[in-house]
Amino acid sequence: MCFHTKQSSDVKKLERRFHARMLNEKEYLPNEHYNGFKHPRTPVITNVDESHIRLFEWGLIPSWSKNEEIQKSTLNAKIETIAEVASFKNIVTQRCLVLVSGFYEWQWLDGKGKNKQQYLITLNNTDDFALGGLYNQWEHPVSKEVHHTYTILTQPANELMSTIHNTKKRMPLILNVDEERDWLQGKITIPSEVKLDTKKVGDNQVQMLF
DNA sequence: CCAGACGTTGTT
DNA sequence: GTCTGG
DNA sequence: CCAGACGTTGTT
DNA sequence: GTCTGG
Repeated sequence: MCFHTKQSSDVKKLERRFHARMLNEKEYLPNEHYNGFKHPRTPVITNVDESHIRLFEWGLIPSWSKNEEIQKSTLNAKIETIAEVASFKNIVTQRCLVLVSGFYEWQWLDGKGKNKQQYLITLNNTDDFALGGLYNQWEHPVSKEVHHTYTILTQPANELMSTIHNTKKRMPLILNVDEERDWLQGKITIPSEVKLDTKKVGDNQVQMLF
């Protein structure tokens, strides 16, 4: 799972890193810790326009939804089942990159999750990176307000992430720098295995080495 | 056949 | 809109 | 986590 | 006894 992310880079840094211009940049609110349950608008790049960074709302609302309620449970989508489940099956080609500088997981220190240790996961070779996502446009049936929303895909945790996210053993779809364009263009369905080498950066931060 | 779900795995 | 469980 | 189900066909 | 839905 992946319910908490970090994106603290400024507009210029993101634009340079992803070779794209940010739209509505005045609405961008960098945050050390985005809580998915608050449905923040965060930077994404969609497959229909790789040259722009857009601010989409975290928590995908399918086009047939009557209200926003489903958002609480569409922060993530299991990549193994997106082709079958109602909320995602019709939008599997609407791919996006969710631009983050890290994400948070909580390791259970006992059987019941009474005590938890927070970890910030980052990459060693780049400050900002992309998580694989799907996006959709939804119009509120009454107010006609349009929401652009996204979900972050998850996959089974690798060896490292299994030790951190030691309950559900899932982790987000982490894309290597080389895989970003291919992911958007649908040329890959599952990204390459994230390597297991790690580096500890303090007690509660881990870097994944590509 | 039709009403009701449709999603994920924490409330940090 | 489409699937599913009763 | 725990209460409650644990089965089938056709919609008559 | 074991699965599942809430």
